[in-house]
Amino acid sequence: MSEAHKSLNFLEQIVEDDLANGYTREQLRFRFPPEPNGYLHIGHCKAIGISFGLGEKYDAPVNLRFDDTNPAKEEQEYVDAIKEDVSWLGYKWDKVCFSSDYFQQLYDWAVLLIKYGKAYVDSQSSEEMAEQKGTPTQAGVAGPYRDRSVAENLDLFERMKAGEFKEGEHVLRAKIDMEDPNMLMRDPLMYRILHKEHHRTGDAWCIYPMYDWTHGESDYIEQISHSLCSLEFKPHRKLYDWFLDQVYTGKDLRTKQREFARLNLNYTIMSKRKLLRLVEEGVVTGWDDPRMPTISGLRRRGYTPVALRNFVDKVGVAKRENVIDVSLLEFNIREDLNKIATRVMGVLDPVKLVITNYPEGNEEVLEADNNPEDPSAGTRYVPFSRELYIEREDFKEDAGNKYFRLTLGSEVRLKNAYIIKGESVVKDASGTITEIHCTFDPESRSGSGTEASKRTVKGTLHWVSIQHAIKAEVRLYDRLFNNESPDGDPEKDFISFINPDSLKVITGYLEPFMANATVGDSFQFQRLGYFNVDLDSSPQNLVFNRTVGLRDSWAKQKPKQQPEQGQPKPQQQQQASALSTINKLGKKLANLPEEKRLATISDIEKLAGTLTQEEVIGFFGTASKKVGTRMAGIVSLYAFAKAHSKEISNIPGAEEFIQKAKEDKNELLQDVAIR
RNA sequence: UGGCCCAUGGUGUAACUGGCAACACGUCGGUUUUUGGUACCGAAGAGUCUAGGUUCGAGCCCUAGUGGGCCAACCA
Repeated sequence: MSEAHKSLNFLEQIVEDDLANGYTREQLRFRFPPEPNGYLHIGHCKAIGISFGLGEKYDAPVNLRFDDTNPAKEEQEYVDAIKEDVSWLGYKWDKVCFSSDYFQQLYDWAVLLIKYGKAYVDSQSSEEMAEQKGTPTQAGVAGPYRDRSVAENLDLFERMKAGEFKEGEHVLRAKIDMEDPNMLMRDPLMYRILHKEHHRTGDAWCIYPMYDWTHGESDYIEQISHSLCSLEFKPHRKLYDWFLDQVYTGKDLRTKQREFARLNLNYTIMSKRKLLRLVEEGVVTGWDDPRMPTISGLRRRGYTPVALRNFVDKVGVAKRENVIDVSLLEFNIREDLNKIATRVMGVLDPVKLVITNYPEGNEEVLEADNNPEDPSAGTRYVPFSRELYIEREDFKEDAGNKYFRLTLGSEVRLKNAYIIKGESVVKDASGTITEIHCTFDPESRSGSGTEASKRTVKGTLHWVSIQHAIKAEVRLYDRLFNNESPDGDPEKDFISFINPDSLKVITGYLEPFMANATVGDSFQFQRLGYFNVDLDSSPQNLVFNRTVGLRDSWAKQKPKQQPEQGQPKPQQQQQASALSTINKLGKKLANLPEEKRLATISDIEKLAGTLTQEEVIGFFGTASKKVGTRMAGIVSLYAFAKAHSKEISNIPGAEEFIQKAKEDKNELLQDVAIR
């Protein structure tokens, strides 16, 4: 027996194929090549997961390479942030590299290209060059400097490097083909003059290499076996290979670029430029604002590396455009936090609850599980007293029997404490409830082992003792954008889709245990969601972020109770089922083994009696290659005619449908058609 | 007047390389539960973009079409 085949994504498949065709394991090497011009986001998480994941899978080194060829945009701050993010995710790079470390080598190679007649100095304006470049549908033409002599090119390039010219005066271009259908091959720029300070090389250079010239050659220098990037670089591959041809010695590893689809998430944006705008315009507080899809934002929000890695893993790798539903991200963080987060009680929208038969001034300490998913997490103590806060939403004066919470006259359990019964309410002048009065069953204390403690009641509420509660600032986050695809509308600026309620700051009341919470700690506020301690928090002023709410099937149910119109759904379903069953059966008909096929045909015959004539006629348009469906159609047609005592000739199109089947090459189809 | 890439349930990825379309999220039921959480069980939902072709047999191979994406920065 062959063992179950573990399916590989197409990149793993490429690596496997290469391994089978002569690459050694030792040759495998990958790289993650961010430009240090912004913070990493969840999309980069996928790219990181792919390259570093391959590294882990094949035990191959992965370089973290900063693609820093544009001194105007790049900064050390970003380098530091990127390093922190990658290592926080739990990945270990082999070497930290910088493209700028290769400037000299790149320059030497460029000189070589000039000598070979493969590169030249152009001295036109960018507008002129763009003009000559043509358009995607129109070939370009040569510019006037294309055939400068090698000597002149060498001299000019040397002087460009020496700083003799102003920015924009000259550029170095590869000499390839101005008529290539791929625009990138129409004599792409290799160098431009930039009199700018570079974050690493300072003022050592005033000419800087362009991406295409830099990236592939950096891969080559580092001997990267597989240079993986996103789909928009597909057209660059031809140029990547061309440049590589010019410097490849034939003695070492030839690198290759392969492309995958980048990650998109709904209700957010992934463009660094636009994220920068959110930061600069103060829409958010910074790159690490917990509403940002950046890794640092997600971290601050309370996401864990495990959750992010699982997410990327579930998303998969392919070449088609995709939009991932945020619910998948949320699933992954809940899954992880459910296992590890300590459960605590906190009330975010308090209403006072007075237990009228609980002795005044009395208090006791109750034991509570830290995590029911993990017995080793232990227990802690929670103080209980006569006056508590409960969630305003957890009480209704009267409600239907689908409401499991506190009402007047009903019983609920206070988590880890007693069973109480709603007795009366106190309201202010406007009718708002200010106090709820209840009585408790003294025998019912959790874990006491009494009969009363084992009673089951419909609902359990979380609570906090007013006199012991500590206050905390709680930041409730919602999605940053109201629109599923904020940058998908060419007419509207993405900023206009900002959700005005993406942040709500409230005061919450927490059990005293929380006084010791330190920055970064994650908790589950029971029945509410997962919360972590924000960077802004201090022992004097605790600040929590809501990472994500708990799944809430009650919240989903509520809106349904209102409108409720009579829906003819069951009827529809029944109608559809005979036809859809036949369709389903028919689809595989031609591929089934003899015995099973005959049995299926007789099943179809039984079902077909209940079809309408319209449904039967619907089969006549079936595509000719769908033999199974055509067979099912023929069988249904005969069975239908028989059941309704109809002549085939009286059903429009039927004879032709049968005739075509009889003439078909497929014998199975002929068989069912001939009667 | 172009070139390249892509097309499988609502979403995303599979289908051991041509053999009865699977997994996850989501949705809807149910069981358990001192969290309306978790866990567990179950269901609905895809004729694999269209039309041809090759084949005993096509989601997979071929052709044409349709739809979507990318390509004209001295950005990466």
